[in-house]
Amino acid sequence: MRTDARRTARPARNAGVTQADDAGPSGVAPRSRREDIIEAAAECFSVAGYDATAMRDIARKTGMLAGSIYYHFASKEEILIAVHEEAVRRIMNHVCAGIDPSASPWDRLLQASANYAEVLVAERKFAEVVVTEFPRRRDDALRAVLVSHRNAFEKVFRDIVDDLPLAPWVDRTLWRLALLSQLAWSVVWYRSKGGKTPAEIAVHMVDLLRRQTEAE
Amino acid sequence: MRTDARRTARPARNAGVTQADDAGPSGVAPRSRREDIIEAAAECFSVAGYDATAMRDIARKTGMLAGSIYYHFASKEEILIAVHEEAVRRIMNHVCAGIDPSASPWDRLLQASANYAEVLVAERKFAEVVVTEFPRRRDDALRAVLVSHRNAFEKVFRDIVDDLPLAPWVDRTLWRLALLSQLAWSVVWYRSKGGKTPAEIAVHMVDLLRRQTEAE
Amino acid sequence: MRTDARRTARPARNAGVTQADDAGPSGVAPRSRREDIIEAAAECFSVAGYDATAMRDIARKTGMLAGSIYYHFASKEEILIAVHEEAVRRIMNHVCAGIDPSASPWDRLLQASANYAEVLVAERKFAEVVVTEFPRRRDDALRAVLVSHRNAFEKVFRDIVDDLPLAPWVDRTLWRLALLSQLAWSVVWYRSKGGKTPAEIAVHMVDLLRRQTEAE
Amino acid sequence: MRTDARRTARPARNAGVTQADDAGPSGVAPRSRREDIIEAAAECFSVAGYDATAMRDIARKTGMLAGSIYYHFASKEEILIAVHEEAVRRIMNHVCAGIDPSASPWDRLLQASANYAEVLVAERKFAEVVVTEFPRRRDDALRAVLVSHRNAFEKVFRDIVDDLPLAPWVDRTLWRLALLSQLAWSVVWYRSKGGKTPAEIAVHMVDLLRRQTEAE
DNA sequence: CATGAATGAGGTTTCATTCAT
DNA sequence: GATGAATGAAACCTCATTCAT
Repeated sequence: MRTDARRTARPARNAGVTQADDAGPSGVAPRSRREDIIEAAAECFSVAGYDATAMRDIARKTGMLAGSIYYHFASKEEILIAVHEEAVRRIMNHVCAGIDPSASPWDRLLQASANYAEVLVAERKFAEVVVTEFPRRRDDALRAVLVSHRNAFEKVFRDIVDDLPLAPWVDRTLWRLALLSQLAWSVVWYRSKGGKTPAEIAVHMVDLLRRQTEAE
Repeated sequence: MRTDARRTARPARNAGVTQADDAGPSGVAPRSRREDIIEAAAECFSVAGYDATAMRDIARKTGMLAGSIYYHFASKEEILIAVHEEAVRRIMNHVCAGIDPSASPWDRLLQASANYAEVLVAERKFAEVVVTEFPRRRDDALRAVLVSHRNAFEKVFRDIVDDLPLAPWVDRTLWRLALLSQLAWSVVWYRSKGGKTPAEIAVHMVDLLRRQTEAE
Repeated sequence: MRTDARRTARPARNAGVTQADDAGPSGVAPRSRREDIIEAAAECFSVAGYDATAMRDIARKTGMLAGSIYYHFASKEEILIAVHEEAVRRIMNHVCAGIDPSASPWDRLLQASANYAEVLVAERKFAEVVVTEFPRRRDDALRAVLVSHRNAFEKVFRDIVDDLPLAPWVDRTLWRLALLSQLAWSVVWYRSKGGKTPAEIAVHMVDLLRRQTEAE
Repeated sequence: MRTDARRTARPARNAGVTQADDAGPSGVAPRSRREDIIEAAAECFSVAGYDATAMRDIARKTGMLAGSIYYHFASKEEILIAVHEEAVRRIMNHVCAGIDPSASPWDRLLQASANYAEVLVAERKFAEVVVTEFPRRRDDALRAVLVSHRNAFEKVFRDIVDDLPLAPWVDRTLWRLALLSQLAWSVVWYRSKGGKTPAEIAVHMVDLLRRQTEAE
């Protein structure tokens, strides 16, 4: 039979790993614990996958114990959701940056694609979660949440592609998927392979699809 | 993160060895228990992923108990290896079927690509394992085994691509990867979407890359 | 079973000490935080049981956080003690109210029983804790505290029963237990069942026992 | 990142606690593991309560590890259900034993009550679970199961009470509850108190209720 | 007084694996 | 070949408790 009285007075020691980054006057916002956890989880998920990542792994990376994470997140799944959300946010931010709304559709697409390729590499940790964890999750409720995140992102490209002067026979959904697939795949396979920057690869890929399908 | 150090370098038992099913005079090969397990595992892996698949899941699908599997396989990992091997074998068989060695490189590529797209859909269970499980496995010993399977498959395309009359500036490795990526991606996303058959999509994709990079 | 050995004999702090609420001139006693907690805990304990109640549950009901409770109570167990004490106090207050010390023993018993039945229903939250939590606690130190509370209450009935003119063969302890058991049980089972008020049921039950055992 | 290969060849040692009771020719059926677990759980639940009982407690009592229990039961709650079912079965068996269907209703009630009081004491471990765990469980699905067990038992008494020649004003449901409450309570409180056997107490209680309410 | 954050023990459960039968 | 039973490590999660602010 158990008693629940706590036994020993445990001093709340911050066990060595002082996450000291109280930015000070430099202006860099001190990352909250929640953000620390999301960052650590993204890294774990991208390296080992969601299933193979233990709460302890995430905790260790943030200098806490597994149980402590539950103060910030209700479950492991909620962390996945948060990571996925953050990933989409980062990708979107980067993709949309510096796009001139008054530019031609093709120029906007080129810019967005280059941005996308760049962020896929720059934020590979987060990007891989979106690319590789999402398709596997079968739980309906979870899936609905992830899809809702993803829709925000896809809309950016859908809007641009809808504006493109493509030949009438082109299935724009498939066309968009083909482009995004190629770009996304580069995250998984691209390992500083070859001399091209992500942006250059992106331009290349858009070009490929453009010549074929542009309306005359 | 759980350390992945393989304790014993297990040589990929049976790797490359074709499990000769003694079909007998009837002609119809009675599937051995081993093959049943591989089939069941492929399905589980493709639906839930390797990590989320329990031995019990595989066992249930074959009508046995979890413990019984160990008569046929030494470990769960060996099942993954066997599934991966079988997947590559099936893909290869289909990809190479009906290719005329004396045809032009472009024709051979078209044929191989169409075959590839088809088998990715026809054998989705196995194909998904190759496409989605392989990149995640970080364990060196295991990875080496999977890579060795995959090399056999990639050689088919490498050989053809090497024969293609491409412009001198083209990185053939990247070119090949771009093609295979697009095709592979279709497994994950293709859900009888649009009216095109897998083969038609493949022809389309090859065409795209061809016009751009063919030597004059 | 979790061993229940109390590490430190904690004297039941405040046991018996009436927490004088300084009502001030307004006359309406503002319920102190301590009383809020006791009230909330009683409700939780009665609904889910002591073991299944988390500090957080109690805290939420009072609009604080779990940690804040520890300013008012040293441990969860101390809350149980306080709830139990308060429960017995409320029951006693009600049971003794309006009993004429100069009335006949039977009349006093009837009055006390009716009062008891009433308070069991009126203060069900507290009553259930006494009725259902007490018998389960095996820890000796804790049990001693709870028993000491309870003795005060039992004395009321013991005194009355001792005055009753019962036949000499009657075991007065058993007789009292039978009566109290029936009454207490009604808390657990009584759900506005039937048309009788708690007081009517009490009268009925006393009557049953009376006819049988009254000395001639 | 985890690997799941098991490290050490663990000999399946039965760790000292050999539950050797292979009855042999004596004819005593060797209790199955499932029955062992139910027995052990009943004891734990009756002593500490369901919530305060850890799977490890039950396991230790049967000489296994906590995880091993899950081969026999899917969850802790299923154990509670099984214990409750077994408890009701034992009680019913004892209550119904030796009742002459052709006897008068009052005789049948006397017999059943005496049997009931006896089994409550003889099988206190199981009886306490029914008496004290049942009323607390709020989960609807679980509650429905427990109620269904209990109904079988209550029917025995309901049938007898329905046959009794009681005064027309008597609420038979309440009457039955009063009797059963008194009897059940004796399990919790009865500690070889006084010189009466359980059966004698039961007869006494029935008698009390009888004189009052019997139709003339 | 209260909060926010953390601790660490321990809870239930899962699961790859073993092995006698 | 297969089963039944068990193991034990490790997973996710809960919770009483502490303490600086």
